[in-house]
Amino acid sequence: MTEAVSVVDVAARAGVSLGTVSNVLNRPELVAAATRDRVLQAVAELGYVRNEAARQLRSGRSRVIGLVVLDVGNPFFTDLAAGVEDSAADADLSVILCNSAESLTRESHYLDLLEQQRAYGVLITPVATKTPALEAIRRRGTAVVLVDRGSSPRQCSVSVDDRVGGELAISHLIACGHKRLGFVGGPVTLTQVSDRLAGARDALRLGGLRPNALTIVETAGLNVVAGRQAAERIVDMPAHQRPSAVFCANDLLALGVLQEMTRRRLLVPRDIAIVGYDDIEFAAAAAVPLTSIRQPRAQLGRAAAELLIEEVTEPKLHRHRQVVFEPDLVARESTMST
Amino acid sequence: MTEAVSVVDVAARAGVSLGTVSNVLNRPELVAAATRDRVLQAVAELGYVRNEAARQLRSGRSRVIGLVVLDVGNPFFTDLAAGVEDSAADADLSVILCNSAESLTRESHYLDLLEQQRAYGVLITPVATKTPALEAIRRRGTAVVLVDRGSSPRQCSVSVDDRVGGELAISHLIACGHKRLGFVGGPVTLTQVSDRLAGARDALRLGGLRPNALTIVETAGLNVVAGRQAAERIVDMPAHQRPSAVFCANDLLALGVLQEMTRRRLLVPRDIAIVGYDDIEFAAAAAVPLTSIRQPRAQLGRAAAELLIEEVTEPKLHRHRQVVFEPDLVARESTMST
DNA sequence: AAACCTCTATGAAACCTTTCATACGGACCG
DNA sequence: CGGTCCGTATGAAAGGTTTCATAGAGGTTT
Repeated sequence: MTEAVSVVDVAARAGVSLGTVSNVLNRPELVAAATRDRVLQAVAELGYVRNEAARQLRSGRSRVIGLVVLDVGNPFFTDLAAGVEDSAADADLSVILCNSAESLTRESHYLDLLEQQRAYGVLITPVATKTPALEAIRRRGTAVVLVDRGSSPRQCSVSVDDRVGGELAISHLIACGHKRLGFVGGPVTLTQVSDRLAGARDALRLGGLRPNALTIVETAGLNVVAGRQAAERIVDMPAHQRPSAVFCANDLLALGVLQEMTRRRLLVPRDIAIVGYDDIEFAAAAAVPLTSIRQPRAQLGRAAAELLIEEVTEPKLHRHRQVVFEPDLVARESTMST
Repeated sequence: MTEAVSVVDVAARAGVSLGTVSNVLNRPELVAAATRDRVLQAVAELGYVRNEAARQLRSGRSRVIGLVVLDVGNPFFTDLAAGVEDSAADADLSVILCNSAESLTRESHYLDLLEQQRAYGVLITPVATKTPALEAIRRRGTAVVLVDRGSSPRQCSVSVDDRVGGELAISHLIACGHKRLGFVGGPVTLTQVSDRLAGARDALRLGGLRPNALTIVETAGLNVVAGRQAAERIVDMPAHQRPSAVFCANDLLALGVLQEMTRRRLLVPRDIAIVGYDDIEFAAAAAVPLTSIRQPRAQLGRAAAELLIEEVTEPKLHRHRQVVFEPDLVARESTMST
């Protein structure tokens, strides 16, 4: 329990002024080699650890990026986070991962926190389209990049074209011969959900099906439990109306649906085909390997971090950009009537 | 891009001194109601946001707990994190989640970071038994609680009895009639791994089997890919020597093993039975629902946070404690020859 | 020999809070 | 009416860092 070693102590030990110690730490090229060594030795002997709070107070901004995601339990977001960390580390920044758990309250709580910490910037997959808390933090000068979500040109964003993803999913099911389709997802306030649904409708039109060929099963969240509940509702529908294939707004939902279907003794894909979204690692390992829409997750994270860093380091030159990636369909057994 | 609003600006606007503003924010009961309202209004009008760096500089410690885990992609740790956040929120603390990814380098990088931030305390599942970086941070006065890992009485820890867990797994397999067993896990430097293995050996003895009835397949990590590789090695063993049941040190490994076995057209559990560890949500949703050892994950997280908070707030009274939870076996199809 | 550089090192100021001893009125007590 | 006490507000100090204008030493140029 040694007490607080500061630059002053180090300076005293090395027989220099505190300004010199600071120079050794931050711009070593300004200091003569001999002095530098003496200071470094003093640092080591005393076990000096720089105080980030003071440093940050002085410089105005911290070196920590806030990443606010909808669900840390979802591997999609942890893979995304890995990408963010990659790029952040290159710029000597750290990442703090915040889980909004799809709750507006938690989201704005974390935004407050990040603003109080004077975060370097914020990467966020927002819970709602219009978030007053998010607007406020931006207005007061914190850089924000939207992740997994398109935006107006007045703001940076990184996303995957969810509409195309939805279209891919439903086109694939139509190509497999399905005529009665279902969409499982929600809440529709999440743009990811509504865009995927919009894409699904596009595909319906292109495939020459009527809009009511798509039954919509709205869920309260995007997790395994919500998927199970949705599956119950589907199974309980009268047979002639029940879809023969469902497209789920993410893989966790799809896994939930699959689980419940299996429990109810329905065979996938014979009785019902399933397409998921995100292609998380577990999708391939499921009871019936899941057909899914793959997104370039880590790349998404890297791109987001890079946009943010550019916005902060070159505030004059920076032009807001909307980076959009394209998703792919990965076909597996859950839609293949082998 | 409003520039830096500080207490001074708020004070000026409200026509009071900066000390009063601080009091309104921290001990409102000391301030007359009328003054308080005036200050709060000024705060709102100017969009004042407290500067945590300055606050922390003054108070010496930040209000952020560092949680360093082996793998954020592993649902075990995200569930644990949820428990930590629970208890932290009650004490008005925040949690920053750091992913060591089983790398000593990354681990010590994060420890440096947390120490520089003067973190409230650190909760960590360390990569190795003896971590110099961890010793150093502790010595310099940061409270540390080991998570998912027992410890000497000189330090707080929260863990689940991995030895008992290993014993449960192997006893179950023996009870199912298996005589040639396998253990998949690694690196053995992780105490979780070596303890589970030790428990497995205990069960062997209790079950009256010879030590060489257990084939050990060491892996480089605890993830799905490592599991697939381990499965390849098992499948390639001569049939009379190949175990008829394997116990995997965690569920990700087990899922990997299951995946590869299925790909190689081996049936689980007929050709080979599998027991996992952690009982993550995906275990039940796997191709063949996994028998697994369940740990009280969220509870583990809550207990860890509470020990830490106690250690920090009551440094005099505090006695280091080692909290140990008991695991359960959850039997599913992967070991049931229905 | 004076003037001028360059290379190093210095120390004070600034960043924003919180805290603490102190001051100021007004009310109450003797 | 003087003295006390209480409720409230004040302002200075402290906390550790970075930065910047400045000083000093030693060498080079004119």
